[in-house]
Amino acid sequence: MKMSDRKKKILQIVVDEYINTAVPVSSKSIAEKHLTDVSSATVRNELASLEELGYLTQFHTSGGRVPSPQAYRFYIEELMEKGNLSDNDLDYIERAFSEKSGDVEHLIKNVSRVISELTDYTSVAIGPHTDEEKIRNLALLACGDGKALLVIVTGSRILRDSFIDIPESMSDEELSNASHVISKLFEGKALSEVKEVGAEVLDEFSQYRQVMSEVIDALKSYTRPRDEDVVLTGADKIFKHPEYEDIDNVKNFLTVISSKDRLAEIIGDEDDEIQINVKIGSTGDAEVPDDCSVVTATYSAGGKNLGTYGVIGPIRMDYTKVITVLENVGKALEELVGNKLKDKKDDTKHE
Amino acid sequence: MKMSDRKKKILQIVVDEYINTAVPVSSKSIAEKHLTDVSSATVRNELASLEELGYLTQFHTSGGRVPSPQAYRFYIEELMEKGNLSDNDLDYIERAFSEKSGDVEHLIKNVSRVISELTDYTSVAIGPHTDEEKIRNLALLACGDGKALLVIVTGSRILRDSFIDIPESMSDEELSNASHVISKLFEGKALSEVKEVGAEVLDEFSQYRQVMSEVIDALKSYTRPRDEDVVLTGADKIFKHPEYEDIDNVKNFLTVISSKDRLAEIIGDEDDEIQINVKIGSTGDAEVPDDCSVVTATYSAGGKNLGTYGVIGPIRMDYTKVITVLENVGKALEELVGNKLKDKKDDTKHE
DNA sequence: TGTTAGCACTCTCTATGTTCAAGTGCTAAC
DNA sequence: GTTAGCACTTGAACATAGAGAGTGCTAACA
Repeated sequence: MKMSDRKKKILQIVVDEYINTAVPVSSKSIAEKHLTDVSSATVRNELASLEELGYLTQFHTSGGRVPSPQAYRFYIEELMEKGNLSDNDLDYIERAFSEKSGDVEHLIKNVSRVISELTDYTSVAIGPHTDEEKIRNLALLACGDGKALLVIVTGSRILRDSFIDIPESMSDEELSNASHVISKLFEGKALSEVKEVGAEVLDEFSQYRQVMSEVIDALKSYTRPRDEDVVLTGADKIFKHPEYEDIDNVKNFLTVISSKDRLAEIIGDEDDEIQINVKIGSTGDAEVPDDCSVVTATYSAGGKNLGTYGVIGPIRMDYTKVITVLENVGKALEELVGNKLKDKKDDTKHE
Repeated sequence: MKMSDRKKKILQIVVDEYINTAVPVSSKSIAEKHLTDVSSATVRNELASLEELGYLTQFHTSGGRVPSPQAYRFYIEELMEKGNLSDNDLDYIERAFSEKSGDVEHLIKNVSRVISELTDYTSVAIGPHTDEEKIRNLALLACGDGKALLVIVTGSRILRDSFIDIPESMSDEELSNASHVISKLFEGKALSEVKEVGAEVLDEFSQYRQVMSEVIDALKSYTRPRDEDVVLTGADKIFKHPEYEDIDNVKNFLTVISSKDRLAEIIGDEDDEIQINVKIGSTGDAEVPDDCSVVTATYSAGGKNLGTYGVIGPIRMDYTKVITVLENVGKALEELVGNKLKDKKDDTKHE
């Protein structure tokens, strides 16, 4: 059976209406409010056919129709109309990003907060993959007790740190020296390149062999996100949506968001090529729970990955609003970081 | 009216029974199961009198009695019997703390996880107050762009970091020098002492005046906890308890735990002298929601504050179990950190 | 004076039945 | 292909009745 234009139109009406009202849509309301040139009986026939095609379901015979996950996917692909943000919302974004941004961690939190506030959904964010980040600076700080703190600063000011073991006999001076040597060695290298540091380098710096190998191990572990890299904002926003009057849905939701690992999997495993990614219900490949949708955007500016941001909420999500917000925040972010990059270039020129 | 021994006994039975079953307790069940030498009518009289004293309430006339917050407080003060952990639980604690502990952040997470697992409640933890921590090491790392990363390592390996502005003209060498000078200056000082660094010191190091003052500002901000210092574990554990079949309770709970600031206030504002602290329902002074209890313990070892740990859950909480777990975890922690301190002393001796 | 048996009373919970409105599917006519 | 009309299904809302649980009160008892 083919999807006639009228079928598409009706499907769009059903999805729009259901997203707005959370009430199953009846043939009568469609015929009266949106398709005044045909009768409800005609709509009824079309609805029955859309149901057969898998786009609609009903809870019970006299309950009106509700879109299936398949319908939402179709809606996003073909039916959805691009929205615009209100002036209020645009202002809000501008103001949020006008302050001195500070480091990336603050930026991530800020972006996540803005997205949650504007969409009224729970926002999840994860910082950029650190694989390709270039090491800008590296230091070893003595902590006593045979331990040292390894601190790394990378290009986009991502900071990672961890404790490593050092020989107890090593003095503060020696550590400081080692720190300098190792820093010089890795400066400008990407984290992913560290893996390829061979034994010959270790030999070359035989004096610091043990420390060096500890450092390399630590650097290697930096490729996967830490708990702290996953930011969750506005968990209580779910109560703004009627599906979470049902305790089972809340249970499900809270269980998912209470594990940062799971969150990272849900929003982190996408292709970097895709700008906006929508996962609706259980898609087989994803870990998204049956009754949830996740919409994420991966931002980048000046060739630099800036992390993945998105919302998690009920399948009946206001996709238009969410996607519009994500796009606008993306633009603002690009501008912000873009300007910063430009400033920097100017600085270089002046030197 | 005085509290006779029998009243106390009956109150204890009611609280114990209600904690275990979550079902209002009837005079009949008390007389049959626990006080076989008197009739249910007698118990009924006592219950009525306990209700008049404010210890018991009933949802409706034929619903049995339920302890009031006042009853729980009295129970904890006077009636509760100390419990013992099962061998399983003790094993669990031992295993959890046997691994190489790494830094304090990991330790906090670990402790929080153990507490949540053993009690089946949501655990909240907050790291030690950093005020009195002595600065062990301090470094400034260039990030380019007129920014530098300030990293602090303190005595118990608490790590703090933040970005500060530096003069654009400052070279890496100069920064490195400044870093050394400032590090030497503050080494061994407590964070709280930094506040008292006067202008004369700034003048003395006039060369690094701007950087120094930025560093001091940053250090001053370290006294209040960051979001990352508040650890929440096992939020989904609440669904193990029947009070959270009620959506309103869940709403309340989720709203509280979704703000780290509020959590920090709830568990962080207690007197350091008190080892175990119980807040039941709204006590006026506390921000604990009406229908929640918070039990916390502040740990320390070798004179060192190790942070505050606890659980948040329904008022009908298994206080015996929770307090027993907190005490045992405290002991294990003390042993762990105590041994570490001892090792360190031994090392010093060998030198 | 404290304890007890007995009983009326209150309240919840469950099952049951009834009615109402909403929405559909189907059929026959256009 | 479209439509009007109608029978059918279902859930929601409401009233009713009976069972069960637990209490408070009273009067009798030790």
